[in-house]
Amino acid sequence: MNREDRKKRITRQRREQILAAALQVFSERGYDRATIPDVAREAGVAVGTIYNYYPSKRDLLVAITNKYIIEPFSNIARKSRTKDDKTLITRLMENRLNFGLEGVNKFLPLLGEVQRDPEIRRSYAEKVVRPVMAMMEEYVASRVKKGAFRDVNPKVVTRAIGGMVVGFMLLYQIEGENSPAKDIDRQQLAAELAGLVLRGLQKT
Amino acid sequence: MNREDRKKRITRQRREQILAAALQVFSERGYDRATIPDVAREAGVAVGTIYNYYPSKRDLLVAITNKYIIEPFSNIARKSRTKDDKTLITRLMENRLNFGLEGVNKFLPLLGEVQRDPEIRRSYAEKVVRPVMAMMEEYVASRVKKGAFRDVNPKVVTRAIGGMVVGFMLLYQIEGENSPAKDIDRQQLAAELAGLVLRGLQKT
Amino acid sequence: MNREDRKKRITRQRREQILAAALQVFSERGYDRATIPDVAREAGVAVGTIYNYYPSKRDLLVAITNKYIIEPFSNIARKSRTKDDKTLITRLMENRLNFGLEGVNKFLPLLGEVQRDPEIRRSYAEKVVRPVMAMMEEYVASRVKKGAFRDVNPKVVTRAIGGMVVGFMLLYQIEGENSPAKDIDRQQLAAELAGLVLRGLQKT
Amino acid sequence: MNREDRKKRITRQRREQILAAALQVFSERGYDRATIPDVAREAGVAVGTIYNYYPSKRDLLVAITNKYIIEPFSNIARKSRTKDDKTLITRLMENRLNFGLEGVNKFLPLLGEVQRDPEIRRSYAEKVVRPVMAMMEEYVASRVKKGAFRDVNPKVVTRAIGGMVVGFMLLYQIEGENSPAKDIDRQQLAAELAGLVLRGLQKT
DNA sequence: CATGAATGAGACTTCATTCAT
DNA sequence: AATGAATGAAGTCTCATTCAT
Repeated sequence: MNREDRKKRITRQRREQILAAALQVFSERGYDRATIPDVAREAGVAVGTIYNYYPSKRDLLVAITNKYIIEPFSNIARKSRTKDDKTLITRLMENRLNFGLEGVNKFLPLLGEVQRDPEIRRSYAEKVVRPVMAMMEEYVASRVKKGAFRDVNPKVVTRAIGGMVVGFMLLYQIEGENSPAKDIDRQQLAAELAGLVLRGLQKT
Repeated sequence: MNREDRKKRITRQRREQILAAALQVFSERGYDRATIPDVAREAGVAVGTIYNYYPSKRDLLVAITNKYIIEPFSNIARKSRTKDDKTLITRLMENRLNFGLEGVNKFLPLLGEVQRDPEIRRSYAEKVVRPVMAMMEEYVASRVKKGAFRDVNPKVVTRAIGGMVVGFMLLYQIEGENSPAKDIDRQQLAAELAGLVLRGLQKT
Repeated sequence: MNREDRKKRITRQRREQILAAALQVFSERGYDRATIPDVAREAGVAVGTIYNYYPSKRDLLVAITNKYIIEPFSNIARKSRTKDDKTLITRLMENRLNFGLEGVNKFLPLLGEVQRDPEIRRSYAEKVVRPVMAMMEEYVASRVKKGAFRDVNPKVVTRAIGGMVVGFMLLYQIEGENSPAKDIDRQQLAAELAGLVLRGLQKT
Repeated sequence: MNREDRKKRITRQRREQILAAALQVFSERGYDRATIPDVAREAGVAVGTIYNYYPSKRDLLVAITNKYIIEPFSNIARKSRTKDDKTLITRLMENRLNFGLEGVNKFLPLLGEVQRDPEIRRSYAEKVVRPVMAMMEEYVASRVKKGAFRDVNPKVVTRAIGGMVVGFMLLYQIEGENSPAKDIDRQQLAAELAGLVLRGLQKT
């Protein structure tokens, strides 16, 4: 039915509108300090309306985590192959940095809350960290086997590299306006990080 | 006076006892969800007693940041020199990992709160991040000049390395019991990370 | 819109209902000893509801002062003229006594609080005491000029007369059940006070 | 014993020192907002010391009322006679105004608290208001009988006159710096008030 | 479905009072 | 007798959630 469809569409839009507002407000003020009236104001709807779409404040957090943190990673595994190491890693860095340095203000502030809720945390660990790590581990291991990389511990270097990207963004966030990364071209940053990692891994 | 001295000592102990309890509780439940009665229970004192030592909940957070996060770093600059690169960096990694992987449960959860309070954040950026980064930058730059390291951008690789350590701990925290780092010797971890960084930096 | 109007009306009623309850409770127990739960109980609403209408306890006091003390006086200046002195002053006494002896239980207990809050106090001095005094001064001065009253200091006798009315009510309040004024007709009281003042002022 | 005596004296001094501090602090901040630590600071003693002399905060209020409000009036009855009306009333006004306008800052703020405590209030009504009123009533009645005063109702005019003095001070307190009474000689004030009352009472 | 006033549990904080030193 | 740290009851205020319109 056309009528039904329109309704569905409007409903979906409302859900997104509210979720985006919640992401914004939760990031700015932190989950606990953010209030539902805040979210309602940001979304331009009434308080009660929010509860028509999400049964509780926590559900907003869960939905945010799913939509903005977990989902974007779920298809990262189905990505580029067949490139040489340098291209691959540089692209990856670029991709992640672009995503992260833009969104760092929005997502990093939420990490704390995500950690604190055991269920969300587990979901995050299982659906994001584990598969990404597994994919990278597998890649590193294969390169080691082929003799392209040194005989490193794939589990460890994988976490070191992943950590480097996350930690770099974290420092960027902490240093704020004073971060030297503010003045450097994104591609150049990616190249520098990729070079560091690549040479760190490659056989001499 | 002996009497006076004893009093002073007891007072100092109480302050520490309360601060330790607050660190514990804030880490477990997050600053916002932690309640003063929680802290009081943990410290084994009455609610009112806390307010005899710290005028507000926020003051507890400030005091924690100063004592447990900022102070420990203030004398990190006065540290090991005169070692060769490998020893130096390995030691540094070992040191930081030991500190971090132990305390990760306590300090990482606080990072979010620290970020949210503009005053604490500035203090942290100025007193911890900036001097540590400056020290490392200087070191990297000098090694580059001497031709021992490649011609990297010291500001960037410094933040990459610092970020790697922090991010590694973050992932460790997220993966919890499932972290592969749980089963690996601390020294070996440090060696692996140091190797990655060192080879990433060194001229081939 | 009819809907909107009804809402507005209900909202206004609620505000008044809460304010009346606050006046009652503040008078009975004094501002500091009165609790918001007390006011809520008296108003028949929940504690939180009060804060939907008045952002703080002090705002309740300010609103009470404005509505019940300052406003009633703001149009007292636009009052009876063209009467002979005796009628005028007797009427005035009657009016004030009627107002005061009824409401003395409610308003006098608040005077202390009003005095204690510098902002409210200033507002009260400027909007009530000053204009009333000015009006009376002008009246007395004109009668003196016309030779109807003795050559008194208008500023002083004005305050003496005003003070007499207030002080009379204060004593009435202090003596409580034992006050002899309890058994005397209101008009007679007014006549007695008016006579005292009038003869005190008139040329012999 | 000399030792005992000295002790007694010191003890009495301490009691007074604490009471004076309490009067000061209670007047400034109001009974409810004043804290025992405030009083202790003002008195220059420790909190605990106060409780060695007065078993509770309320006892301080009772003691203040007795010492500074009730006692001063208890011997007012044993006062001047044998003067002519004008001298008598002018003296009385002068006396009360001197007492009141000086101490108005200290005692008026306490009236509210005094009213609120039923026991103190009764004590005040019985020991101050009633005897003073009785004395004045008797005086007025006798002058009426003698034909010196008009045929007024002694109970009423007595309260009017007493109220005038109290109310005059109250207005003085409310107007603060702006009070015109600030710039007028105390004797002149007394004369003006006395004249008003006297002529109000006397037969023409 | 949208609205937003009402609700009340729960948080931070104050301070009168106690008591060991 | 003096001290002041410890105590916890009680007060103000916030805000997630409900529900009548």
